[in-house]
Amino acid sequence: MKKADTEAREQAITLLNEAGLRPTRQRVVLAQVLFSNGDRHVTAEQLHGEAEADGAAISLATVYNTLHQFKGAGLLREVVVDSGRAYFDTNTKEHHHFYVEKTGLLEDIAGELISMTSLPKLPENKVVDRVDIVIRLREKA
Amino acid sequence: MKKADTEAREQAITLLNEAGLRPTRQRVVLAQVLFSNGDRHVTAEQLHGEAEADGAAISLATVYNTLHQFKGAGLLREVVVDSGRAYFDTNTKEHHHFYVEKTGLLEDIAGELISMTSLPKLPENKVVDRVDIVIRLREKA
DNA sequence: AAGAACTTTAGAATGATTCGAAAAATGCAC
DNA sequence: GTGCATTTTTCGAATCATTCTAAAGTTCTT
Ligand SMILES: [Mn+2]
Ligand SMILES: [Mn+2]
Ligand SMILES: [Zn+2]
Ligand SMILES: [Zn+2]
Repeated sequence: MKKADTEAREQAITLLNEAGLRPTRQRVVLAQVLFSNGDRHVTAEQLHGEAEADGAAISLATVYNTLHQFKGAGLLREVVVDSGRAYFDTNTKEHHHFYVEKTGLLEDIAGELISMTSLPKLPENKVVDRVDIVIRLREKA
Repeated sequence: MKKADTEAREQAITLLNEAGLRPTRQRVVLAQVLFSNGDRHVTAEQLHGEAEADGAAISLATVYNTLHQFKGAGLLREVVVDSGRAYFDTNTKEHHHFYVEKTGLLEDIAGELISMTSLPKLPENKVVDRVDIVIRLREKA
């Protein structure tokens, strides 16, 4: 076990403690995979695969549970770009996305790079929870 | 059978002909339900229910087939606001959406009401297919 | 009417996600 | 530390939306 691993592990544990989540074996592994490599977008299936590749046996049900708990704790957000598969995003700052349907490529657009001129009037008794902009791309002709 | 029904039916048939789709019994019914009541957003399940309520027995598989055909012909577009359920939109003009997750409410925002200040630079060899803006709302505190 | 092409259909299959209930791990009180 | 209450994990079954398959039915052209 290298020093770097131990460090990442401790960071993951700190993160979980601060979020009020018990640092169980599987949560620590998933937090490590998710948060020690910069911003990323993953599906449950992908994350499960990575944890497995890391030598950690975690059930897919636990991966789903954990993703939802992390989301609830504000460590992750969900990105909706495809009806049929849920992406989770480690970047919780305000930002938007490029999406290439054919390849599944999902890439961040910094929040400041886009802004809207005006907001239309909202339906009665509602407030804005969040504005999601998805720029759908395709291969250049 | 009233005159209005006959008229809506003929319009539906014309629409299908112009789109190069054979006006089969089930396509005519679905086109009528979809296009003779102003802009709307439906799921396959909803549309199937409405057709049934109209006295037309159509299999759910056919509803799915038809929605995809209509989409392919440019009569419908798909709106992605929820990973898990596909919405089809009879409004094919450029526009955006308000979405209330809790209730499933999906409402149009006219295209002109929103505009972006600038577009960030795109990934290599890609062009914009479409820009989708979803303003997610929740009940006012 | 006949044949070719296209469409519908039921039901099985798939894929993503959730559920239920039992087993395991964890945190606290003694 | 031990014991107990609480939380978490896990497997497998269940669910839900959607797609597939192959057979049966319809439509269009001649
Ligand atoms: Mn979810
Ligand atoms: Mn689709
Ligand atoms: Zn992102
Ligand atoms: Zn719309």
